[in-house]
Amino acid sequence: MADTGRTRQSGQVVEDLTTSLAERIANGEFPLGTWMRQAKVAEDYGVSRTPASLALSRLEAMGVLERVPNRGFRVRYPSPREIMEVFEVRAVLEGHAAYLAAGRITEVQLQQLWEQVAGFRRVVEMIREGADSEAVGAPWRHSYSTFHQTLFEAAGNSQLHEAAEALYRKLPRKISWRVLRGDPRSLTQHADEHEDITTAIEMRDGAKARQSTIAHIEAARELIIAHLPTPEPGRTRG
Amino acid sequence: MADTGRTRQSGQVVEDLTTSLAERIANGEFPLGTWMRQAKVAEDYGVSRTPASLALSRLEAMGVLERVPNRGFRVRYPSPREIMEVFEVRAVLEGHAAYLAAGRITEVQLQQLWEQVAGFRRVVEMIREGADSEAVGAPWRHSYSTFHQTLFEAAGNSQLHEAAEALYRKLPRKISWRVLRGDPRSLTQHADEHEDITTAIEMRDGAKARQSTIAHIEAARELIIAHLPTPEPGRTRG
DNA sequence: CCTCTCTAGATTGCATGCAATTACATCTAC
DNA sequence: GTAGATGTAATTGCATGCAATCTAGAGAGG
Repeated sequence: MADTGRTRQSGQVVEDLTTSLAERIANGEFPLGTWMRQAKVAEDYGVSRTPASLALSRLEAMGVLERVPNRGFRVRYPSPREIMEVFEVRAVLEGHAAYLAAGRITEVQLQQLWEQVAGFRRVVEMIREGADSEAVGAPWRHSYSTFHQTLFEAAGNSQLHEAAEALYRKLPRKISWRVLRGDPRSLTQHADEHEDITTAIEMRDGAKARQSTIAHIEAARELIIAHLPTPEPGRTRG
Repeated sequence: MADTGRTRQSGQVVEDLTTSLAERIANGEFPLGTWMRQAKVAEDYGVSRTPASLALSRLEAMGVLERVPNRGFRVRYPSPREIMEVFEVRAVLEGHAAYLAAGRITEVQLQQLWEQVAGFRRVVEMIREGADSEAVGAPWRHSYSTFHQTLFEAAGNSQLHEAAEALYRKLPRKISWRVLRGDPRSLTQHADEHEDITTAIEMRDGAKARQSTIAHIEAARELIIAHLPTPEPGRTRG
């Protein structure tokens, strides 16, 4: 069972399934190419196959899964080309978000950004001190998503946020961490870049904020591209 | 029946339903706020309620419909705020597409853009000559979507294209035409702006192409905002 | 005349059943 | 031993049934 625990309200099953599955896939619980069987999902969550099928279909519409007719859904295997494209669009969107944020951010939100920068620093320190990279993955991802969440809130354009979220969903988040965790130098650079962005926003320098964000995402893209795992065609059963 | 006519392949019903409904909604066939009943959709397409429900759920995931628990789906009523935000993100995305296109476009694609510019001119001419605005709405929308389709193809980033498409779906296309059709001056300006963009791309001037595109979309946004219809709360039955 | 309560009808949301399709293993022919 | 045909198990995709839920309207009470 992967239930959330709280009593489920009527008419919310599909919503819960979709959210939960999206989260689990993003966290890398299901390897790329894994077949998501209706019956398995239904059993896992204690529901029938109808809502399971609905949730899987929604995840396909969201770009998380791919559908093979009469064979079902599996976790999408983004091609190197697709990954590059996603990063390029992310750079444009987040760059604009940083630009907007520089002109609108509140003191509270700015402080929130600084806290996450500090969070990145702590993770870097822990890695340098030999902490288990798997254990600090969660706090790293937490700082990462909080930073971006705050950035987009400060930008004040929810459509911009949604467009970026749709892109995030196309790449499992764990990919980034798998690449970064073994490379303290890149980790430090990553933290530095977040500080650059935050500083530019604090200075209310929109152009610089945009430029720093684009540079940050392009650096991340290069790192990922260089460390792409070799694709392995997913098995059909299982 | 709103079937496409060709024999339906097995395992394609939901796909067809989703595409067809998205198209019909985008074309304004269902007024904003209209309730999309499962039974009605199922009957219209000669299928059971299961695939109808699936298609509606997918359309919600795509941002076309909104869901009210235990009451169903209805065509989303974008708020003025949301419309403004969509246009702002469109400006960023399409601006970047124009920038990329300037560096990569082929001769054939460039010619395609010019053809659509000519198409806009023809529509403007027909309106000036007193043509029925409803009748030339279709060719106008055709030129519009072909122009953008070609622009994004030339940009060569399918993620960029998908992100923009997702935004288009959030606003019924007929809205734009309803605003423009009664205003020959704006129509002419619209055509001029498309020509500016195409010229910049032809000159391989990426910065200018981006700037022209952003100016174009911002002009469209201002026009739409100024002509927003007064929202009328959708009825619950019907 | 207004407000609250109750009821009937409509609609969704989920469970289940079954035919169509597919993958995989086995068997046969050469 | 290999290529092709055949059978079986697994899986999807759609149809249908039914309980839970919601709306609208009638009727009672103030």
